[in-house]
Amino acid sequence: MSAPFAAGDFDLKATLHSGQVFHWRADGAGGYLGALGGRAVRLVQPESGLLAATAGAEEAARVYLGLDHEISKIHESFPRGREDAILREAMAYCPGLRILNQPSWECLATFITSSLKQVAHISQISHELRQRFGERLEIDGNAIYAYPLPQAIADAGEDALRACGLGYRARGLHRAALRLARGEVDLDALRELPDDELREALCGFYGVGEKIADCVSLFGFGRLQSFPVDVWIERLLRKHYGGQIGEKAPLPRVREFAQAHFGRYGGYAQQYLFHYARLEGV
DNA sequence: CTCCAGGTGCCGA
DNA sequence: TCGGCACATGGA
Repeated sequence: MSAPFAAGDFDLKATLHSGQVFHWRADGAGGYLGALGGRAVRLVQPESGLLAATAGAEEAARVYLGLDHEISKIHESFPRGREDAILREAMAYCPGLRILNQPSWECLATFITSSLKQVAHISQISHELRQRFGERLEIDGNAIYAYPLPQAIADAGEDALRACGLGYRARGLHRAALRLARGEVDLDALRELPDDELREALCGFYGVGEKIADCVSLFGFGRLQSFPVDVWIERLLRKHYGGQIGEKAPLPRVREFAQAHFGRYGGYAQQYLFHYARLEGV
């Protein structure tokens, strides 16, 4: 392991369990095992404000975990109205929650498999796919599986994917893998696009709509203004911002409100609210 | 058994 | 543009 380095305003456990990523495993010694940039990595938070990683993976871990994000600046950008009391509660509930910088393919693929699924089951599917089709890595005698490359998912075929518990999502995952494996789309090239064009490109994948596109641009493309509206967030917004949104406003209107209201770092606001709503049922 | 899950695609009005 | 409905699967 590396020497512990500074990681202020950061909670490893909360971040890895926040529904952004689904494969990190507690190792029983206070650490987490997972795959990062094609290698097995262990992460551990020896005490508040510090983080240690497998030697040589410190920089990759720092980037992946969003430790570069300027939290105080992000918090200052949030709206401070009377109706935003819910946001302040949510912020206090999960200090140290970070938005991850995930590999784009892994993020896109995982969220294609997430539609209408509970977090626990998304995790189950992720592990199944990794173990069946991903590269086997090893750390401290533990097997860790990297997320399968597009070619591996493409070669597996839709039926084999379905057998991993994917249900109707198998088609979307397989089609996305085919497009990437054939070079029809280059996710790295999408990084250069402005937000609205990136969103449009992501929605071009079968099985990717507004919500998943927002998750992928937030967790996989570093677009921190992206504000995914899922069932939890929609309920919360209608309850606490109903006056501004309007009683019978359709979902697209709720999205527009949230995007405009929470601003430049809306993704962080969304993540605090999501975490709070999901764990506390607000 | 029934209900719901970090939704999307497709249909008809 | 919108409202409704089917879609696979598994946990509560």
